[in-house]
Amino acid sequence: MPREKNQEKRQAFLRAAVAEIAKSGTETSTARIARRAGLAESTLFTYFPSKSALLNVLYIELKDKVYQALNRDFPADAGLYARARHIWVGTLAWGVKSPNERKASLHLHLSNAITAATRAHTDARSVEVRKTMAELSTQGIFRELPTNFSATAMGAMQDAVLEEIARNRKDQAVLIAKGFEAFWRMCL
Amino acid sequence: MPREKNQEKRQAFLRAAVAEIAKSGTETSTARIARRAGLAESTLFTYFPSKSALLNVLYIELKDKVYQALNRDFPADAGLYARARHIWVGTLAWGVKSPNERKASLHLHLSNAITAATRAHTDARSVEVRKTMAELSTQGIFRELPTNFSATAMGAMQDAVLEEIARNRKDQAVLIAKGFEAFWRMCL
Amino acid sequence: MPREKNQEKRQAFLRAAVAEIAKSGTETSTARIARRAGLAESTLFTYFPSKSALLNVLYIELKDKVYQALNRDFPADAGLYARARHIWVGTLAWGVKSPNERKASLHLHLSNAITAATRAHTDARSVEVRKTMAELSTQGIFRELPTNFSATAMGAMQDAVLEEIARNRKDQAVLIAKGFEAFWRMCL
Amino acid sequence: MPREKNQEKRQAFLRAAVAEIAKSGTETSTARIARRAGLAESTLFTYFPSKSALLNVLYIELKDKVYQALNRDFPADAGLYARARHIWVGTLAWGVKSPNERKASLHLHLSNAITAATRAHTDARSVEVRKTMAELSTQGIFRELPTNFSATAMGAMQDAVLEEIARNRKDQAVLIAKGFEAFWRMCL
DNA sequence: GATGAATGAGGTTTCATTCAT
DNA sequence: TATGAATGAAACCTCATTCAT
Repeated sequence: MPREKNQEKRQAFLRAAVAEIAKSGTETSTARIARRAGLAESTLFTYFPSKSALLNVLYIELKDKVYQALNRDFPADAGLYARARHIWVGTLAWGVKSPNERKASLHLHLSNAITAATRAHTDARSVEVRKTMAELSTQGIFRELPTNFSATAMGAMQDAVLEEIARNRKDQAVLIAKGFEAFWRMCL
Repeated sequence: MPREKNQEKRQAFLRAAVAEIAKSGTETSTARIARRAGLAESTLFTYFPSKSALLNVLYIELKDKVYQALNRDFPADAGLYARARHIWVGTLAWGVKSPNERKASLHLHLSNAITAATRAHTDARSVEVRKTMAELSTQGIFRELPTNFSATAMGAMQDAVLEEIARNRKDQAVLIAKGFEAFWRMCL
Repeated sequence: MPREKNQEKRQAFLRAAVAEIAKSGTETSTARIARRAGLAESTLFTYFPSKSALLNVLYIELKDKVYQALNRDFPADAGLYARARHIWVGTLAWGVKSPNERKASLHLHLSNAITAATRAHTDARSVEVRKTMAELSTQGIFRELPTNFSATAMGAMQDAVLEEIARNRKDQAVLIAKGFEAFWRMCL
Repeated sequence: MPREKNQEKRQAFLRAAVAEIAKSGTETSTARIARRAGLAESTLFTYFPSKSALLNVLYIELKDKVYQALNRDFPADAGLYARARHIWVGTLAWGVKSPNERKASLHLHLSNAITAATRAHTDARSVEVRKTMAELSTQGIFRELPTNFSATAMGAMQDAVLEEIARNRKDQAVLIAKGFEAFWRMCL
């Protein structure tokens, strides 16, 4: 099984897809993805049975990368504030470092090509994170809102921070810190 | 006066476009839009010179509807809390009543087909709203964050509320009220 | 029968067709012809049963105008030189005065839309001219070439003169005169 | 080496285009060209990026073929009569042998799809011919007419000869020879 | 008689995918 | 395995023509 070589080209397609989807959305063509990957369009279909499959694989890989990073040094025994802050900082660090991956991830999230199975798969990687978010839901105003609300709100606030960072490159660390303070204020 | 009929079909295309774009994004085809409108595809082009023109017209009509509702009874002389709450409640009322229009609006907002002129046009309708959001930016933690942050954050929080409402149809009024409380907490 | 009014609009369509065909060829659209005529596209079809019919009518009218002008003061009793020169000068005068009509006429001549019947009709108007051309065919080198050759050659030479005039607006009279001298040289 | 097959299909498209354009002009559809070539319409676009590109390539190939034939045994050191006769005979030989190519070439020459760059390219191939035609312009009656006139007149006269040949298949050689005599008479 | 509205047919081009090599 | 070649389906859009008013 010549896995090694395979993986290189496979990754080339995935990397190219990230760049193209970030630029033009999921409706970008397989031709453009292959061209950017420096490979033939038909070769794409030896690694992925269809464009839709490529999209789903990519979605999973992108989500996995974030959750692996968050899980690696997750302070499972620390207090709620520390754990929430870990999630906040880790997610934003990824968003700042890999703006294209984040953009592509958002495009994929909205795409009809992403199946329910794919969405479910991603949930499996986010156990620790979800546990913390559930705990957040018992705090302050969140007690009176549905369980998922805290997670949704945090994601939304992170989007706001990233949008600001994209617009205003300086003081990323400050924006991230102040943003978390604003978020945490809701939990008190 | 063939105006009446004219407008009817035109509206049929716009309504069909809302539904299709909400379902499949702006890359949906003119064929599908026309089919849903119950008219021939070529007829679409007697009402709109191009698909792009249809998208821009639709974007303006959707945005206008929201801002007209917000402006109609805007409490311009009331305190900041009242004005912010007006915007929060008004926007969410529209989002709840017209989920497809909101989804379509979000898709359109991201589309490359929407021109700068179209975006500028909608800015003109949102003067009062933008004034209030600017004032919010001078409050609490927002003082230490960029000017646009309060508006971005409010939009993000509203997304969270609407997502919750979509998942859990009951108690919309409560969700909206509690959601604003959570948001306002950030401003103190 | 409200002929008068009819004729006005009919002529408007024909005039517009001349201009559009001169500019863009016979594949120009009925929409563009009608727009230039200042009338509705569908009105065109109350005057002509089809686009093809319009083209054929126009071809006949254009050819008739030339031959009527040539026939009006045709020096039927003069010598061959005078008659040939009359044809030469008359045709070129029209070509110079009505460049669009000439261009349209050339486009129509090549079009598959022009029927054999239409082409035959035109022949009927050109009796005098053809008689003179036949006589030319008995002169000099033409004697050893097919009967039609003299006419074809004259048309070709006129095209050359008109092309020159189009390129070089001055000295039209000289170009026309010298051109005929060149042509006549062949007949000696 | 998949070149062989490549070129075959490419030539099939070009040959089909010649036939269709000769019959119906440059407004013929890519569907008809492909059908005549015995290939799928979409395949056409793997050989030519657009219909316009196909037209330009075809124009260049047709013109090149003529000029290459003329240049191959061009009697550059012979007298003016011999050189003019070489051009006359060579051009007509091609016109007689390839009537469709000639018709297509004429259609292409008038088409708006042919770019200035394409026209410039063909000028480069016609240096020897243009030099001879310029010299012709200093002879006889041509001295008193614009520089381009001799070339335009020769082209026009050749049209006349070819029209005759098309009508009357016999005695091509005689028609060509006598036709040149008629033309040459103008130069004396 | 004149027209706005409507449309089926057809235009060029792009796309995801298959297949032979 | 990797790919050039091929293609049916579908994209957006234009056109000549019909029809109700």
